[in-house]
Amino acid sequence: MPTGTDCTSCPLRQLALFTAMSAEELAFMRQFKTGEVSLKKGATILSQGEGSPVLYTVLSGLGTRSVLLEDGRRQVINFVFPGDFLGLQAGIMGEMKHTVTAATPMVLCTFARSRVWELFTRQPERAYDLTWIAAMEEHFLGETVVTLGQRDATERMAWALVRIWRRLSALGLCREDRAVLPFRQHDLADALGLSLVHANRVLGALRRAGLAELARGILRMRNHAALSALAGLPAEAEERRPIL
Amino acid sequence: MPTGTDCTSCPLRQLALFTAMSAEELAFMRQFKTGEVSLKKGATILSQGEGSPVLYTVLSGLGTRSVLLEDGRRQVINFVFPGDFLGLQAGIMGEMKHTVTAATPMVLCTFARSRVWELFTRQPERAYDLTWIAAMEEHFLGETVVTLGQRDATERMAWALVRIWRRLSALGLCREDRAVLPFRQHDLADALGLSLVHANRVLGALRRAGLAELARGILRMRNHAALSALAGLPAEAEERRPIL
DNA sequence: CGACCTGTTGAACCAACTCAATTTAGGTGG
DNA sequence: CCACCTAAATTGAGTTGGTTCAACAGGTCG
Repeated sequence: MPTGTDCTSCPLRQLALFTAMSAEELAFMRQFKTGEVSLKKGATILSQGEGSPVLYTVLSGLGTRSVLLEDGRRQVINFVFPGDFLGLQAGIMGEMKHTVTAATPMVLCTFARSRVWELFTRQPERAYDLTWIAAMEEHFLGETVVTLGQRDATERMAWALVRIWRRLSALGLCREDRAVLPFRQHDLADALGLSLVHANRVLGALRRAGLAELARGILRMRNHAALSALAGLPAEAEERRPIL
Repeated sequence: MPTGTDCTSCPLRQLALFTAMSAEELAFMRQFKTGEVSLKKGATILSQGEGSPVLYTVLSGLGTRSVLLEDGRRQVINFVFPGDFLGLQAGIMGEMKHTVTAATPMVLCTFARSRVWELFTRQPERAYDLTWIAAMEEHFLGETVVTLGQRDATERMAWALVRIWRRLSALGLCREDRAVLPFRQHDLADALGLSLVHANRVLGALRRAGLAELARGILRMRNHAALSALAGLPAEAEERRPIL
């Protein structure tokens, strides 16, 4: 019997953001899950260039996926939220192409990589979910490419804040117009391909424009509609997604 | 019996770039395949915002995946080569988030979207391949994000040319140091987040530096090693990938 | 208290952009 | 075969969004 949360009573699964599972499906996941790990803020979960015998689903906490270049430049590929699946690259392709780091304390469910094939043979629904997850990640990365390639600094920042806000909101991690956000301006800058200095100036401009502000680890969303428009994002809800 | 190429004697499958299938697996694919379509240069294969009852594998020809913004800006997400699978987003998530366009005449194998689930229940190997493909696309898009976020115009162009060259090379579409390339400077610019004018200047600089040149639809790779170094790409061969 | 991390602001600089004009290469029809 | 037309490529000149360098302020922690 795995330690920690029982899949059957997993609080994440209750959220409307995630697709539901039948009782049998949950039973399978419960025996598929091998345990839980708790990580300190700043811990490395998966390392660029290495494989991993274990895959994860985030139960709580936030993190980053990033790539470190030879010369020290860093690109944050995207941010990691509860419900995200970690290690698909290592699980399927054998090696991680980026590093996953905890930005807060995190709790992760663990699965054995060696049993992934079992999903495909015994639980096609879960295999389908895995593909869904990969296709969805692909979509989000495509949106990121569009943002980095075509939008200016202000639009990029607006896009990042809205994407983060909507996700946190769907996870019930916002109170009124506030959310705790562990990411530093440095992280946002590295995610958006901006210098730290410029990211700071852009955030200042958004604050003065009454759109959003980020201070002392708290994000305040002042005008979600206007910020979304600036970001070029339609006003739609977060799409429902599978969770493993 | 499907029209056109029989999977058993598919010329693409012979290439070392693609993983092989057993005779039975090929037999399944043959009956899974519903036919072929030939497209003229410039044709739209899949449209942003729409679903598609049919999915494709590229048999021959090149194309682009791109996103068009409200204001006319365009981002080329990536380029499409023979062996690529098209429509996974529509197949899994119901709607394409980008447009796929033929840059040359193309021939595509077709599959019925309605039978994708069959893959998961009856051919777990193929389902695994699908996930592999999605994970690999995710990886490449991650690399694109890194390139757009952190690299300057010259490095970006070097990266694009090397990526394209290696792929064409693995497909046997290069002769000596040459390859036919249908993409316009405009396409490269849109893929790299550069203005057309600047893309042109950067290409001129690469040509004068004796690294690579692009003229009249022909790419000449003059110094692959130096260009790869500039692009920040290690000198490794194209990884083997599944093909459906 | 000092060290350090995060955030802020000013000033100078430069990579890349825009605007604009010109050349080259194909393609078409007379 | 040439005249014309259009798409693609090229080059120059001026502008700007974003960078770098540098200094400084506030908080937190050992």
